[in-house]
Amino acid sequence: MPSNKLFALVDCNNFFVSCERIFRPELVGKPVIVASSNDGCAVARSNEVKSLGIPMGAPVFKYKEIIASNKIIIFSGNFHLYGDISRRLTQFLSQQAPTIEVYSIDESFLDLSDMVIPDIKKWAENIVQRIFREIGVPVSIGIGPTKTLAKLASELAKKNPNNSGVVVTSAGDLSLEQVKVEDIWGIGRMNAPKFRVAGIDNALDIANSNRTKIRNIVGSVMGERLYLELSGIACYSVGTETKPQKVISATRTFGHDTSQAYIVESALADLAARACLNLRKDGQLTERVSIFVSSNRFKKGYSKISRSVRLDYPSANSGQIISLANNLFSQIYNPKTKYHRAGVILSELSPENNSLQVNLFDAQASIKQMSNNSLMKDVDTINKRFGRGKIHYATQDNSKDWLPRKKDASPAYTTHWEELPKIH
DNA sequence: TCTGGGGTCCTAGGACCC
DNA sequence: TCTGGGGTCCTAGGACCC
Repeated sequence: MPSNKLFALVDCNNFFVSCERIFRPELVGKPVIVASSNDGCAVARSNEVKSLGIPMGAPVFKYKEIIASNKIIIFSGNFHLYGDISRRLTQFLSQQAPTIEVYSIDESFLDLSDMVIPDIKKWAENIVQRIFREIGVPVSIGIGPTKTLAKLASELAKKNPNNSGVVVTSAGDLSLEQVKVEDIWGIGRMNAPKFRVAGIDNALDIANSNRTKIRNIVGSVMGERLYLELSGIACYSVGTETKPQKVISATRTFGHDTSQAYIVESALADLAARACLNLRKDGQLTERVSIFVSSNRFKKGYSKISRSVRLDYPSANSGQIISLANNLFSQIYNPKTKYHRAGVILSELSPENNSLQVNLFDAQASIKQMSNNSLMKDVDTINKRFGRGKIHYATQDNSKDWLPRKKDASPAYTTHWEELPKIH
């Protein structure tokens, strides 16, 4: 049964690289990489870099020679900048369709089902051009009767530079033969070989197979949905409302390994404060605090240890959560371990405005909680005005030795006037 | 010497209850 | 010697995403 739905996926091309190029237009056409924290991995690559065979997530140090001989430019990730550009794009897209779902920092789904658009391809091409003109980043748009087909269409749009950045697809479209199983949304590293063994090589093969077979290959109901979506039957809709997050975490690989407890404590304090800030921004409270610490997973004797604790009442108080995090660490600290990475994970979240009734029988705790929350609001206001981290907890200051390395950061173009390029 | 960070959903299996 | 069965809740781990 054909679906009468229509979805668009707007997907930025090489998003982080494109963001850097807005402010450094001379880098268009040159090979550019944006690196992860610690300048460890390539998390975004320009087309020039892709065609040199450097894969997504490649450890930068392993490609030193190719990088040098091709004069590849490397940026340390400037994720605030990318978030800012992303928000501008979201704002623009919200004006183009009644229903939009921000799927990730560089992708949004639009529900076009109820719109009257005479020429869908022309309409999308116009959007591609306007985004490039008004925001400065190149995008591809895929359109189809299900989200999965729209997603595959956007892949096809990116692959072929002749199609003006837009591909419109439908179920049974022969071009789906070009999308190999490992490139399909929802099929990952573990499942792709299973499809190959079963003689299923591309998206069209899946649509021509059957529900049970695909379900069995994937091993869960996700397989069934994949089959249906590729056959043109929509299982997913465009989720408009931003659902509250279920988990909020902050994790980091250290700039240098360490066995010193006070350095790890400082890192955990900073990560806890970071997670708590995001928790408050999301308007939520947590009831479970977990930490983990680990050695280098690429070295012999790798170990990762975690501990967690349940709170007596929901909280978003940085001071309280920092001290809980460090308390958990003291239970597992081993002076012989070379710590390489740490993280703080907040779970069992609830909206802050639901929480007061929790302490009906413990008035004292309620009052303390309320005064803590208002303290945190003041801290956030001051930090927002005078710069992140202006007010912080003493433990965060014990050491900065764990901070990730960031060799090639670009300036904060969109948040600091003084870092904008000089205009002559 | 150097390998990211932040999420979601699904399933199996154990604990517990009646 | 014989030793139920079904439901629910919770958690850990796997797989996937960008």
